[in-house]
Amino acid sequence: MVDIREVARRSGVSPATVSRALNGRPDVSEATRERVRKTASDLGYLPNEQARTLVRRRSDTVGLIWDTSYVVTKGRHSFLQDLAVGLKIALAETGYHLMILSPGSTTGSEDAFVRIAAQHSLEGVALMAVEPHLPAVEALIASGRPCIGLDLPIRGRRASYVGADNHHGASLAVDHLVGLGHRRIAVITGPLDILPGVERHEGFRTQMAAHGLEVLPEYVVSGDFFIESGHAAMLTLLALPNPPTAVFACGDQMAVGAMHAINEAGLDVPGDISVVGFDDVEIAALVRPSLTTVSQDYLGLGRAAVELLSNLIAEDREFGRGADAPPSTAARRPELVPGALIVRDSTGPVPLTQGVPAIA
Amino acid sequence: MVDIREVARRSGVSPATVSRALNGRPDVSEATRERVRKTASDLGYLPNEQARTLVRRRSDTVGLIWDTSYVVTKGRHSFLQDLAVGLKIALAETGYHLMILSPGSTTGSEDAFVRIAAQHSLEGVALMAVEPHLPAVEALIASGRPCIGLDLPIRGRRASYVGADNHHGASLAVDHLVGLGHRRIAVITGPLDILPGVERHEGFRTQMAAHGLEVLPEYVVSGDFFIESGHAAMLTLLALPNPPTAVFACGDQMAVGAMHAINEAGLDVPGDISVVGFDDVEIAALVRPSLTTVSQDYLGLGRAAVELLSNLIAEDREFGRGADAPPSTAARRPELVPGALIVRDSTGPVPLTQGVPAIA
DNA sequence: TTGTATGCGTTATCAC
DNA sequence: GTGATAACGCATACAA
Repeated sequence: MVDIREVARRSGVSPATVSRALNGRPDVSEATRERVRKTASDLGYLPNEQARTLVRRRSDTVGLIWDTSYVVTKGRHSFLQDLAVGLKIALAETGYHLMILSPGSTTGSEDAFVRIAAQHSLEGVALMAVEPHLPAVEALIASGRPCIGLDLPIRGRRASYVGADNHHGASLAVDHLVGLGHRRIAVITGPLDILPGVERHEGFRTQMAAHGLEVLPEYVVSGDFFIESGHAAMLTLLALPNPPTAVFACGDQMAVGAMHAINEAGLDVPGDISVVGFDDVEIAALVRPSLTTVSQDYLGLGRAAVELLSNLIAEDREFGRGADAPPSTAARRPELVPGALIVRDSTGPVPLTQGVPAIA
Repeated sequence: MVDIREVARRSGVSPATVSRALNGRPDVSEATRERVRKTASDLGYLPNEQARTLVRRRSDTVGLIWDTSYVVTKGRHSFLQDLAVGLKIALAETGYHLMILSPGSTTGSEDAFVRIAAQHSLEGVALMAVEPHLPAVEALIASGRPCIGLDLPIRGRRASYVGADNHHGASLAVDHLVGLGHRRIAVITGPLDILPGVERHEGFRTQMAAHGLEVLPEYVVSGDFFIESGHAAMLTLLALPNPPTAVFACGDQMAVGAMHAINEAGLDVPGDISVVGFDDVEIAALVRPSLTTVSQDYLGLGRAAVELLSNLIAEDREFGRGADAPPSTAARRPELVPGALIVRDSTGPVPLTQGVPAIA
């Protein structure tokens, strides 16, 4: 490995000048800059990042904390994978490097994340699929290091989050169903202790109310975003004396499970019951009937996350991390990325035998 | 940030002793070790990784080169995402950190990967979804830095790869179909310029031959692993005067496309035609009928990759990277991870009407 | 068993 | 505009 001194020697200048020339500093003559550039490139000189980070006190690297333990217990989670890819792509566009952290055995300790971020001089940290009230997470946020939650509602002096606009997405689903003439609309919710679960449910109720429609208590069944819970929830709904004509499942997997249950009962989608999902993961377009759903713009989420994090990092550099530092301003407002309704084949007009005709 | 000197001062020893004590060196008394440990922990001391890497000349970090440009052009690719997760999990278990590289604008340059690996002192590099004959990739392999291809057939003095045992997997599919009585079996291949495409096709032919069965030329149709190509291929097969009674699609998406084509033709799966896929991605279990397929053990692939890479790194540390260094031995043999046949509902006994086109 | 001195490769400070 | 010189934070050879 050729180092900066070698380049200096071969260019007939000092290491300091080489550094200046290569880093585009103004205080160096164009002649020497060119000469240095040439010998550096001839020698294949590559500045060592560790050494640079050490002295510059910045690494151009952000970390990702992503708890994948759910893979073993519950199986894959497509949307999270999409989200990770979206983050990777956006980060690459911005020039940051991404370090996937392996807290390892120290996960339980309160300073696990703080420590690992400090040790690697990370300029910011993105978080996915972790419990926001974990002591290690709260300690990280309290440390003042720039943090961004992905679909994870964290807040702090230098922490914010991006997420799908779940309220808006749910309202799109409701509008679509109501527009098709449906009135008896049920919802299969996600877990009500995580943000997407809560917000999609809220959005559903709000928009139903906006249309002057009642949400019967027995039309609200909860699931856990995985397919089996959608199946089970739909069985519950089908057993009602007066089943719904449409179902809004707050996740695509649950929507697919619901469709299976409907088919197994000898009913047709969308002939008898319409189904709308949420997320637009890969399966949505592949099942038959293909699933009408609310898409999540995972590339947009990645971009929004990186932009927010960049701002937080900029503030961190400018004002420092001390308790006396002014808190973040604009960068602190969470960013909600809207999705779009993707109309496919799982939704249709309300059956004529039921309630209000679609076209009056 | 408290540094090693601070800890030394507060413990009444020299920085060297602190380093020795904290790194578990034998030549330090248990008494001082304990004392140093305590003050270090009290002060919340965290050794700086950049500084350590600089002086130890090892980073405990491996890089991942993963070309995600296909996301924009062709859409998501579930199996690659699974593979990435498998790698992450295995790496975490082994204590390595993972750095996702962003070659950025220099992607085209021949030394892009060599440079970035050197700059970040990466001990090894994993590669996914890149063209193995790209100059930048070949240069990286030639550099002697430990490399591991994921489903990517790379070889070199310190380079090897892991992949699914595609031959074996294909043979499982053939055995299954033959066992159900099928004789007229068609194949929808993947692209024949990448490894999984070639090997699954080869495995199919080999095992057909092992059963003494002929593979008609018109029963071999090629696709690109994406759903649309499976649909199109199946249309071609259905248009034959004598269509097959079973189809082996070399990827799950293509298998789903094929099932759609069959259904659209008014035929039944598996009543008229059986379909087997490959990969066992999420959709396989979710479509109806659920898809019989050959699973890929992505967690196993991740583990195998990390183990192989660890060995390559160990050899690299021991023998160095010079051209005179002895080449890797055991670690150099590619590791093929076997999958398993997952029997679901898309396969069944050959129809009694076999010999004539099955028209329901 | 412990301390001293040196170096890892770079950038920043301050002279000139 | 350029060159010494001193950090950055740590580990290690050598001396004690």
